[in-house]
Amino acid sequence: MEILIRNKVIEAIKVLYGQIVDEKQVQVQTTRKEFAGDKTVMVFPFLRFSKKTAEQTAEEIGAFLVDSITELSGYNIVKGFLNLEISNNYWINQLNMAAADENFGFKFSGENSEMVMIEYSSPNTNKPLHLGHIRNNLLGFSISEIMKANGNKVVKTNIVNDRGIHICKSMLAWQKLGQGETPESSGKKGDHLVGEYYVKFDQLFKKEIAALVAEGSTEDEAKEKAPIIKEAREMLLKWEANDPETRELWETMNSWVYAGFAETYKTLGVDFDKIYYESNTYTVGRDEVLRGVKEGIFEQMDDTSVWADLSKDGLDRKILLRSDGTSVYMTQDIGTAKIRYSDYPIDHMIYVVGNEQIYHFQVLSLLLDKLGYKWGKDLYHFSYGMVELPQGKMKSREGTVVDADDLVAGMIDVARKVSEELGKLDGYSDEEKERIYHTVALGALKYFILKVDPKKTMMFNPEESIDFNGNTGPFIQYTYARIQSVLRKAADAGIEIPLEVPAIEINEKECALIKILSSFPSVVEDAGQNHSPALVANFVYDLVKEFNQFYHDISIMNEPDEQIRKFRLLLAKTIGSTIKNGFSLLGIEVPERM
RNA sequence: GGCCCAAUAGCUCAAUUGGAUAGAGCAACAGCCUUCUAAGCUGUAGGUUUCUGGUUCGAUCCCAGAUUGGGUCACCA
Repeated sequence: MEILIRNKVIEAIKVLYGQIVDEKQVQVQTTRKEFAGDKTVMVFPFLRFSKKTAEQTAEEIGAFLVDSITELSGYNIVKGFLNLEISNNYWINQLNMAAADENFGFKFSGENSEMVMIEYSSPNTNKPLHLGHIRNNLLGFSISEIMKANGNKVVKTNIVNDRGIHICKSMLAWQKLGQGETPESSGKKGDHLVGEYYVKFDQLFKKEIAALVAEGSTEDEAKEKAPIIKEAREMLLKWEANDPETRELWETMNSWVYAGFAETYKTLGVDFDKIYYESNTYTVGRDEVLRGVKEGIFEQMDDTSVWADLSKDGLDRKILLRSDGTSVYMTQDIGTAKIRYSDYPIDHMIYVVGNEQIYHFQVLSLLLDKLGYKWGKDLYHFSYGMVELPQGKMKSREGTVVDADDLVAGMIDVARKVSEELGKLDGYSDEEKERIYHTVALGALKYFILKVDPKKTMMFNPEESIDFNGNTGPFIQYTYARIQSVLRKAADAGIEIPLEVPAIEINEKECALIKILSSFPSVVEDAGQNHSPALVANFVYDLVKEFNQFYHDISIMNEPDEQIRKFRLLLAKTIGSTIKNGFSLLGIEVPERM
């Protein structure tokens, strides 16, 4: 409709004022609520062609448009804004179209669709997932769904950082202090168990530093000299040299972590099509770096460490291989990228990684480009903002890190408590009830995080996140459940909801609902272009807010006029499925009752 | 210090990418359950969009500078 209006405005300018304007100069937007009309055309840019006042110009263009577009029923002009009124029939027709399409708003991929690979999650295997990872996982999953709904082939991928000095720290502490403790023997979740030893390493390390400083070393010297950090470095060397004992311990402890992660991923409802492990990709990266040295792209120092000099590109020098020959984060990212592009015909590569790594990805992109990969410059770093707590940043040292598993478990407890107080699930089995508590708790958490613009730093207030009233996931789920309740009532009464409805007179609220509903496809598109689940969240909220007013003011089942009753049922049903589809893009489920 | 990012109601967030009187939720106060689920709905109050300039018909949005906060500049990831 907007495109049609835009084209007709161009025509109007040509006929009326003999000027050619291009599409970009014609602004058509949804009319603000407080004014009559549906679409508003900005006439201000055309005043220099018409050489008349805004009112006169709007008048002339308005008359032209109503004449040439049958769906327009009239227009009005307020302070030079041309508001076009669209006929009732058009909106009924929009509803019928939305109702007829089970996947309204979604496009599907075909043979020629572009392939988007999305990397997200990418945990280190030395500690459990925390709140920051949750934002990452939820964004990554949601963006994947949004890209799918925009007709792309999507491959969700995870690069597990399963090797490196951090893992060795956990391993070393476990060797020294573990006394053979396992998840089975202790009853602890594997990732939490390994995380505990990572903390223990840090405690030992600090103690040694303090002792060395007391003996007269500087802090920096102490950090280099501490026996335990030397041991950790030796362990990394042994690991890279394939020492059997080291490898065995490494595999054992990683397997504990994977079992723990699998559980957390399942709870969060995220998954992957392809998982890469750094332990398999870092050698490819190392070979690439060495090739770079041979080809003169990188330089090797006397101590054998390898560096990239990016000062000509406005960046700094970056280390690629340590002097002891071991790899760094950048090394493996080069290898991983190369392997991915040979595994898949990737058109777009998206890295869902926090904004503290903006610089890292600038460098990565440049290095791959220098290594001769034409796609190097095309990598897209989807950089999202940090999650902060009311006390400030999360700091593991100060114990302010919010653990992912604890957080979810706590929210399920609250959901259970609230639901039991309301007592609306009587008659459900305990199993069904638990399912709903889980759905609601995760709905609250996911919506709370995803409704915020991903680029922005967000505040996570635990108290607000478990609020189920207002602009929250459970509020939207509740509205969905209400709609399903009405539909059940209609089914019980033997009322059949028609597949489409005839053009009848509808009231303002109903029309407002259809207007919001019909914008869903363009919202999905925008969300894809901007990589923003928040746009979908905001849309669903607007729709639901409007529906609840309608639901409150106007009865559906008690409407005496059968045609109107059926229209309202179809409207409610379509809104219900749009809520469900919209929420599916956020990875949030909806309950039939709650 | 160099570079990057942010700043909107007491708090958490929006604002159709430059449009009309800047909107929601929470918190506060006042109402609405013999009526399709009150996890809901209605109303009141709350703003110099951090500040100063600039660009133009028009700026929360673009530009410059300042202030404040955050990130990053590792043989960490």
